[in-house]
Amino acid sequence: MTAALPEIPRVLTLDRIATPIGMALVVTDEAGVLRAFNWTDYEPAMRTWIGNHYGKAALAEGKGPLRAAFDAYFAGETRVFETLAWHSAGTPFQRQVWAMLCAIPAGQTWSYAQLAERIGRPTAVRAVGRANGANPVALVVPCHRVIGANGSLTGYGGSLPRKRWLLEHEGAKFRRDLAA
Amino acid sequence: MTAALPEIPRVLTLDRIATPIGMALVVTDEAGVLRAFNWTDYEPAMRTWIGNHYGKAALAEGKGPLRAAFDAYFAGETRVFETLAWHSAGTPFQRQVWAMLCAIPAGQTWSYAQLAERIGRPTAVRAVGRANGANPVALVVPCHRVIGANGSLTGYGGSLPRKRWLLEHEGAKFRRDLAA
DNA sequence: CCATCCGTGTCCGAAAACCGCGAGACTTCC
DNA sequence: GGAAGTCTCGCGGTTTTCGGACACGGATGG
Repeated sequence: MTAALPEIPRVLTLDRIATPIGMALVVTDEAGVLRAFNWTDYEPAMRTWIGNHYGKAALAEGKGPLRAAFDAYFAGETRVFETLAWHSAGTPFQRQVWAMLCAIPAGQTWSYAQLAERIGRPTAVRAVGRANGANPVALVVPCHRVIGANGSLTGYGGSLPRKRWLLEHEGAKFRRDLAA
Repeated sequence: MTAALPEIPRVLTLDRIATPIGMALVVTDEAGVLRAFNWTDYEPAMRTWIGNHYGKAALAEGKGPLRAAFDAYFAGETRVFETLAWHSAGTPFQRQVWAMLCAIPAGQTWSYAQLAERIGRPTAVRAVGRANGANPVALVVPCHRVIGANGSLTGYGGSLPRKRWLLEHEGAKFRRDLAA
């Protein structure tokens, strides 16, 4: 008599927050839980992604509940995201990677190999990179804290200059001569 | 801080009900909603299917809440399933087909082409047959009421003799000379 | 009337391509 | 020598692509 659909939020709020490295896009659900984060440069891609994952959920522009947290982060309180609620669907492997990312403290960096080691898949180094890039709640789940084994920044979905800025902001060490 | 999994039932109940055409397997969830139906001949396949769709949900044998309904059906009340709650995931196309199947009254039959027409895809005749065969709650969603355009029974996942018996039991007309 | 042939739409499984890497072998410059 | 750059190859999860299979039907041609 019925046929179920995966439970999806009915309404999502899209907030635009100015930061030193560009306008941020912050998407939250009715409960105020973070569902997506990105930069305006990639707004079309993010909208596509939301469409794929949350279907016809209305994406309403407006002030969201997470402004204070993001403002605080950029003002120097680099640990505010540790207690922020976020939510995202993904494959078991991706979820493992994302969960482990949260174990990297602000101001530190891990290599992709270290991360792979920590989740018990020492050889799945490249797969970790891929999962890292698929992180829908960047910044809050700190994928920018993973860099190459030789200290270079390697890659970042939000552009390398931003990755560099974030790591400097958090006081992390890396090879600046290799940073893009 | 969290990452969601699709909501799946924790416990499923498997009941075995004797019928004039063999032992039936009836699987219900905690709410008593029908999740799967099949015949013991195909028990291994059904178990595999349940594993794929509901993961590690424990499948406990025992009396289920739908015994009365099935007994009534086989006793001649061929319309009891019209008000029975069922539930199944599937592609949008499959869900369309299954929903439309429920529009066929007991005692009547449609051709695959008629069904395709009714869902607005007049040329998707063969695809309808495929979706029909993928119906996880056979009998209750009456896939057996769809027969060939020339009146022959064509096919049925639960074996053609059963399809024939069911249609006769419901008083439907079809070409007996072509029935397997 | 019956046998054959083909057009058709969807789904599934296999295979290949794709990468936000790293280790090792070589070259280059001091 | 050796530190650092370049190249090559293996790595593994995910995504994409592709080829067949099939619960049909209509058009043919005997």
